[in-house]
Amino acid sequence: MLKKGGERKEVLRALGEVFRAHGYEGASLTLITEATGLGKGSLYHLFPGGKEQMAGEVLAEIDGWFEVNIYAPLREADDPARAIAAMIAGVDQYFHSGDRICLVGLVALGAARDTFAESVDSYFARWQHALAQLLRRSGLSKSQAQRRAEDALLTIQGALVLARARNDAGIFRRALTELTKRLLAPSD
Amino acid sequence: MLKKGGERKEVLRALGEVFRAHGYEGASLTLITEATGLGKGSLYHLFPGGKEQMAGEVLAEIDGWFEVNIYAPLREADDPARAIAAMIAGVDQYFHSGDRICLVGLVALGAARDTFAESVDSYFARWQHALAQLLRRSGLSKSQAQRRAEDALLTIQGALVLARARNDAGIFRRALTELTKRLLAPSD
DNA sequence: GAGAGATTGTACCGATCGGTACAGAGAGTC
DNA sequence: GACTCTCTGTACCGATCGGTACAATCTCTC
Repeated sequence: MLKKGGERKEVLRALGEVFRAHGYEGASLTLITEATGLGKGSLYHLFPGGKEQMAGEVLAEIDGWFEVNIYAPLREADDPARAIAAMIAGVDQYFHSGDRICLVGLVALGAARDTFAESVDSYFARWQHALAQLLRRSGLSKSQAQRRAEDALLTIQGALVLARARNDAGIFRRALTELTKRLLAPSD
Repeated sequence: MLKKGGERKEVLRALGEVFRAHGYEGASLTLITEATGLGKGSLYHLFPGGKEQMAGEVLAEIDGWFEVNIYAPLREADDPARAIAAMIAGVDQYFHSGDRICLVGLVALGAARDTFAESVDSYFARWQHALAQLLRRSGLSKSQAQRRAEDALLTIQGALVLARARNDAGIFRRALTELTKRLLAPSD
């Protein structure tokens, strides 16, 4: 039955939801077998490295999604307004308008941070870089562009945290609207 | 030896750091005994409700600190610029300029969210309300004030997440500076 | 359909989990 | 110094943790 990639992706998706819901340490093997429908035998056959490999691959999968759907379009765009609107739309879609959490952020806050430090840093660094480059092309200075890109990332993370904390997805939507305006504002 | 309050505070402080470092589920009794220097006997004598009570009291302690040092000054202030500067300074101090995490945010993201939902919501709601009231007094409309207060909270949370993720406390400091400007900007 | 290799369920491992029981130490009172 | 009540160290509980071992099963190839 040689995993053709499609099945493994499906398992990774389920794994992602478990990690999102319970964190890295909270995602027990029992929860994982329930969420994936796979017994321990299959799980350790698929991921000989255990939980750490599972989480690592989930993070890589997320990274890949953002690379394709967010970073690359940002890099290739020539119309800043359209590119930013597309990024915001992509982010809104990915995070289910605030109902879904950012697993990368969650891992960053947890005790497992050090284990996945490189993935976590790279995820944000590449995002910031791609966005800053676009902003530069739109006429901002290098430092301005970097600062605004940083602001964008932190706004998204903060909005996800606050939306979750207050159980109000509207916070996320409002933050994205406001963020779009800030990103497109003239140099100050 | 009747805990005179002072000692319990000291224990709560240590507990807070354990929860911050390992999350609610990750903070094992072993870690807790090490961090507090208290055996299980003492721990369960002090907190018959176990881990849940410990975390609950830690959250209440944090809430109390913000009530006294952040919310109340905000409510009583008449000079918005000074009050906002004081709030930012207090936040910077509390979070050790970005080295320390927000336990309330961490709990909100984790599986224990539901257990402490009320504390978490109240912490942010009262902060937002106190800040929005101040902004109203400075001339902003009700919705403007609420929106800006929401932006402030989310910026702080996001900055903490991103600073941790990228291991760069500068992110937090820059965000606070920028936030001060945004809060004090004329109505837009 | 026999053989090979991939895949799986189940039993099991030692360690650790949160929590309880309780005897005894410690401190204050008379 | 005996009594009382607070406090604490230790042993122990059943459950669950992440992980391993392995025989049985499935699927494909020839």
